[in-house]
Amino acid sequence: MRGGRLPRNLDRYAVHVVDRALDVLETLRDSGRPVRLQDVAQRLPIAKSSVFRLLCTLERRGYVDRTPDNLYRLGAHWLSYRDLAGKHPPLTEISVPHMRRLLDAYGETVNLGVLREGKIVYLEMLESAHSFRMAAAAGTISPVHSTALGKAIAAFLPESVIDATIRRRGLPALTPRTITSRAAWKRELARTRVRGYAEDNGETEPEVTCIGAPIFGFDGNVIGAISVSGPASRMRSIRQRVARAAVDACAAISRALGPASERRAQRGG
Amino acid sequence: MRGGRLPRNLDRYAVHVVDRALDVLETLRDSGRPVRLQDVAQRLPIAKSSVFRLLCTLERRGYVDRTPDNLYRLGAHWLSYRDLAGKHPPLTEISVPHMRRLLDAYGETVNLGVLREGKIVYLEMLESAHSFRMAAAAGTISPVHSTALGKAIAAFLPESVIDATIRRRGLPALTPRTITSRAAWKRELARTRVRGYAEDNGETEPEVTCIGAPIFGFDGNVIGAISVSGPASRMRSIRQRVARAAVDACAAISRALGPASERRAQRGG
DNA sequence: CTCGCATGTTTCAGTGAATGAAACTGACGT
DNA sequence: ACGTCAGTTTCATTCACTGAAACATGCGAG
Repeated sequence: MRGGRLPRNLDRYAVHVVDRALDVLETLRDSGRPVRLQDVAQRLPIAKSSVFRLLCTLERRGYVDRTPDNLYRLGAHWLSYRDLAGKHPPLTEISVPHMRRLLDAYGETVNLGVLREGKIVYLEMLESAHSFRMAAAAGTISPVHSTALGKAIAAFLPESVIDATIRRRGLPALTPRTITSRAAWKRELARTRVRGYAEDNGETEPEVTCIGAPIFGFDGNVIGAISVSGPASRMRSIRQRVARAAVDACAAISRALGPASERRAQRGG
Repeated sequence: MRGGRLPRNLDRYAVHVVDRALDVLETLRDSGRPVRLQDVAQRLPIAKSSVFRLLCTLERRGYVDRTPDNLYRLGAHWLSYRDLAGKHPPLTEISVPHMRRLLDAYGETVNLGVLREGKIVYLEMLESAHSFRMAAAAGTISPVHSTALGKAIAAFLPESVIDATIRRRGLPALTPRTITSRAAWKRELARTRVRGYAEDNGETEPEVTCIGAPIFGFDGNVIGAISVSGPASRMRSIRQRVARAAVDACAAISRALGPASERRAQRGG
């Protein structure tokens, strides 16, 4: 490796305004429809005039569009990122039908994720219809060590890769239940390997339970995982069935990815 | 319309840091491959430590990824914008083959654009192989009044829409040759209507000539345009042939777009 | 027609935060 | 072991971001 040591505090160097600008963009993205300046200001802890300036900046660069009646939405400049944002890798296409079946059967949010740069990236996310549900956009990042997706993947990764990942990202506590000791985490991975699926019992977010199962590529290496997540209260009773169903779904996906796939399905870590 | 009057100076309110952050993102995007912090700093007039902070901020939000050996590239969070960025409207799909034919025939950059919020948005862009060429990313924004794309579209738009656009965007001078008088611009549109294609003779960028032709939707309304652009020196000799070829290509696209239709023709008005 | 309200625009002065330079830390090659 | 290189961290300066409040404008009520 080149250069100095890796950073300690990522947050230490965050630039305030840029963070806010991203908040504005994500607000527009999540609104779905054009919104008024004031709506944005209201949803974020930012003064109206500041939102105004941020929107001006983003509009000038084409990242934001303004309609004639002063409604804002994401602009055309996003097109220039389509090669990165628009790619639907075969993994996603193959997985979605299976994910939908899981969602229909249990009514809880279903996620598809892969490992990238030592973190879990959500590629797809089918949301539960429950008003109290896990929800996030595709592209969201989560840590490996606390999530069911992460454990499902890590459990079937070579020891060396796991060690490198931990060395790089550590085992930060996200909730009181997060596993923070290296030994305990290794034991958790062993348990996961044995039963074939992973659990996250409020280790990433309090009161949220996830069940995750691994997806294997044509060469037998783990390339991703699917998880079902919901409030602990609802998940408790269906945990066993969900686990079995998730494992079955992932097995089916792995089979579908099969020997035919010449392509490297996804980038691993 | 609600709210106060429209803004005078868009630039007046630009937030410096946000602009820089966007510069960094676009640098990563345009690099194509992972790059070092220092490379980014070198390409932009920003100090190394500032680039570092911006990259930290963007990384924390998932918009930037860092490889284990400290190379930066765009991150997974772009996935969350795929619904906006990934859309390939039928217009693009149908147009690209025709555009490629133009590129092959004349060797100059071919653009596809539409009108959105009073500005020209580039949907697709096939780049000339010449080292001296027009080049920009899809999603780029340009003004209507100076570009061949803009004129080709505006010429076939209802007068009221044109007026509204000018009222909204004005006729700012981009080069000494830009048409800045409303009357002159109207005459230019009339000329465009008569001959069926538009020209931009260094009105957007000095020494750059563009030839643009309109694309009509199934209902006969103009929905976009294609242009061929290159240095004035090379364009001079092929202008006539390019114009004819562009008009033919657009006619073919218009036909392919819709069942109905004899489009409102070259000589109409 | 006038008034009042809602919304976006602009100004302003304080201050918090972004800035570049330079010192520092490790890693790697020699 | 040392020199070099690239990323990290610190720091004092000052710039520009900040929120509040005033302003402009459009709309609807009365």
